[in-house]
Amino acid sequence: MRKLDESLLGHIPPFRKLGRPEIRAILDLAEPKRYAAGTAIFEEGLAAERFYLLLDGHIRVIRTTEGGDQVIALHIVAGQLFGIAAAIGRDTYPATAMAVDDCLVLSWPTSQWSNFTANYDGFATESYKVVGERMGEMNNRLVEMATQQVEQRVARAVLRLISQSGRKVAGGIEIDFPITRQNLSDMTGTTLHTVSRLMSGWEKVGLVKSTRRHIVVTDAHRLVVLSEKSG
DNA sequence: TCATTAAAAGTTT
DNA sequence: AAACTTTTAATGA
Repeated sequence: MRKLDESLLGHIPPFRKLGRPEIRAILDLAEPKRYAAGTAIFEEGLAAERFYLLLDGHIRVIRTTEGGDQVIALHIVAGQLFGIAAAIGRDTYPATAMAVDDCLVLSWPTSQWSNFTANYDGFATESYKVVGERMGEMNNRLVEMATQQVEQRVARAVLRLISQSGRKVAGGIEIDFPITRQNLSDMTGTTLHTVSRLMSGWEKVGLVKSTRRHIVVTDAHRLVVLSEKSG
């Protein structure tokens, strides 16, 4: 197996404070793996045997409700830890992680978690910060669901996506992974039809430009204004 | 306002 | 060709 390069981890927050030899040790314990688009990395309820770091690609975290509906909880972008059940004191995964596009992932046995947090400076604080941010984000989502109207919710979801994984292109900012109307409706608790109609409407007035599984925000400012207006 | 149902057309594999 | 994605319209809560 090709050796992993230390520069892969050096700039990623939980490892930023570590020296070369420490990163080398961590990499030697890691198992690198590729996942094709649409593949599950782990599933909700399964024993949390490993924790993961996304090196390349995009991951969708999906929670299944009692009714059997799948709700997209959040997206993970390159450089983020995920599947860190151990960090919140669980021994099973609280959600399913799916590869949105082709992904490159490192993983470690959960048994290493205590080793990492105890021996590597900054790993624990950075990881808990990430967990805190995620929980805050999910909580915001819940509040939005209860208080905002559909158009505002969808607008915010799109804005969140471009801020997390937007890429500047001629004429706007595009979401740099495949996203469908259905996905957006799963994120916002509405239907694909409503999302489709909203997007058509926004496209007509020049806020966005979208083709199949692809969205470009052409006027982020006006979309922000739209997302903040209250009914 | 928004969901549901249905039907049609476009895209990908 | 089959499977998937998007659009549009009609109807009702």
